[in-house]
Amino acid sequence: MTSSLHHRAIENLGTRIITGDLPAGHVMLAEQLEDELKVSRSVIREAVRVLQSLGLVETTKRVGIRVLPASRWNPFDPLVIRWRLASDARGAQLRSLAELRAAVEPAAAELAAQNAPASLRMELVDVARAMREAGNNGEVARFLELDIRFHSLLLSGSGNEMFANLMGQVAETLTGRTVHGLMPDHPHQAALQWHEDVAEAIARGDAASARAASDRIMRRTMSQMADTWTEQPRVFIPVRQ
Amino acid sequence: MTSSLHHRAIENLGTRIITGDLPAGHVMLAEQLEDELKVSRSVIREAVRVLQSLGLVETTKRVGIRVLPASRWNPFDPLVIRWRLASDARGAQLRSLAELRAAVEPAAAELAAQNAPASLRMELVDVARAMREAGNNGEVARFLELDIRFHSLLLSGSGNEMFANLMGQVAETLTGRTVHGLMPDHPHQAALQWHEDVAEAIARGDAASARAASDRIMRRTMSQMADTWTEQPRVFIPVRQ
DNA sequence: AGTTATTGATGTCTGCACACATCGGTGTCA
DNA sequence: TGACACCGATGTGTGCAGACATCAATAACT
Repeated sequence: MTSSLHHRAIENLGTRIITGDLPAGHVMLAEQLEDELKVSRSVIREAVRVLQSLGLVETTKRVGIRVLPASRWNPFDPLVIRWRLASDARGAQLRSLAELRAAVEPAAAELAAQNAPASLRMELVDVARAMREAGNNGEVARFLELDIRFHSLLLSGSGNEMFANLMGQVAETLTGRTVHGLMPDHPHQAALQWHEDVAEAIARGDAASARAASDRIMRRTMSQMADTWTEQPRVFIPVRQ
Repeated sequence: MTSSLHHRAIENLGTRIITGDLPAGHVMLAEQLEDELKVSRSVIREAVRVLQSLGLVETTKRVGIRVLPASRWNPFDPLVIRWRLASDARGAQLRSLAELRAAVEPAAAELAAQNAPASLRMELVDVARAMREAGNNGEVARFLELDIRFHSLLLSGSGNEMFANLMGQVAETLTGRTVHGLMPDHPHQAALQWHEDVAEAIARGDAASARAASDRIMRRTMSQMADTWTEQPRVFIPVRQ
C-alpha cells in the first residue's frame, strides 16, 4: 500500500522538487510525466493534486504543471519536512525544527502544568527518573527511548493539538542527534536534573517553574547544536502585500 | 478555478468531517459520493487523495473511505485550520493558534534581531511608529493593517520558514479580533510602546531585549483573550507507543 | 481450528468531450 | 508603412464513462 503507484509518483516528484532537481518555474506536462514515470494519467493527476495541496506545484490550463518556489511550500507538512531532511537542506530543516521546538516546549510545559491529566503527570515523573538511571548507566538506546517519551508526553499534555503534533518531528530530531553521535554516552547531570524539575513542576501544577526548567533544557540543546549548523543559508519568506 | 469540482468536493467533505457531521469511523463508498455530489469518479478520487494527505480519511480495499479521528488530522494545514475556524471548534482553534503565536513570536523576535536584513529592520521601526500614530488617532482599519504588517515582518525576519508560514494565521486572528470588537479604539500606550521596543531592539540587534518586549506583548494578548475562550474543551492527542 | 474460495471495494488504465488561456494571423486605422 | 485591436486555431488541464486488476475481509469448506 505504501508503494502504490500513486505514492511512488508523489515521492518521485516531491523529492525532485525539494532537492531543486526540478527548479521553481519549471513547467511539466501531464503527458510527459506519464511517459517518464510509466504510469497512467489518473495516477499522475492524483499525485499532482496532492502536490498542489502541499504548495509544491500549480496547474494552469494551456501551460502545464509549474513548480512553485520554496516560499510557497507548506513547511509544516510531514512529507515536505521528510523530503527536506533527505535533501541538501537537511541542516537548515533541522535548525528550523530545533528553533520551533525551543519556542514551543517551554510553552507546552507551562500548559501541561495547568491542563495535563493526572496519569500523564505521574508518568512524566517516572520517565524523568528512569532517564537519570539509564543515563548514568550509559544505556544509550533506552535513554533515547525515554527521552522521546518524555518530550512526547510533555507536548501531548499541553492539550494543544498543534504542539502535540510536533511529537513526530521531535522524535526524529532526538533520534538523529543520537544516531549521528552528537549525544554523550553519559548525559550531563544538570540536564537530567532539569528534566526531573520539569516533571515535578508539572506534577504539582507549578506552571512558571515548569516553563523555566524546560527553557533551560532548550537553551542548552540549542547552544549544543548551534555550531553544527553554522552557515546554513536562511530562507526569508517575503511578506505578502 | 477556485470553484472547480475537485475543489468543491474537498470543501464539502472537509467541512463535513471537521464539523463532526461525518464522525470518526464513518465509512463512505466512492460510488455513493459520486451520486451524492453528482460528480464523476475521478473528481471524488482526487479529492479523497488530498483529504488522505491531510489525515482526514484513509482508504481500505474491500471497506471504503473511512473518516479518521481528530487526533490524526494535520493541525497545521491551512485547510484544516480554516475549516476548524468555521466550525463549533472555532474557539479551541483560536486558542491553539494564540498559544502557538505566544510561543513563537518572542523566539522570532530574538532571531530577527540576529538575522533580519537591514531593510526589514528599518521598515519594522517605521511601522511601529505609524502604529502609534494610527492608534492615537483612532484609525482602527489602518491600525489593523499596520499591526498585521508588523507581526508579519517580525515572523518573516526571523529567517525561519516555519515561523514565517504563520503570517497568514496571525493575520487571521488579528483581523478576527478587530472584527469581533475585542480591540479598543485606542490601543493601550504600553502595548504601543512595546511594539516600538521590539522594533528598536531588532534594529540595533539586541536579541534579548527584542524577545523580552515581544514576550510582554504576547502575555498581554493572552491575558486579554483568556476569558473569551474559557471552558473550550481541550483535545489531548495520545502518545504513540 | 485452520485453510481456501468468494466477493466487493479501491487501484489503475484508457478513450473521449469540453473549457479556456495563449499565440499568431488578419484586418483596420493612423 | 507601421502599430494595434481583434479573432480564430491550438494545446493542455478538467471532467466523464467504462473496463480490468488487485487485494483484504468474509464466508465456505475440510
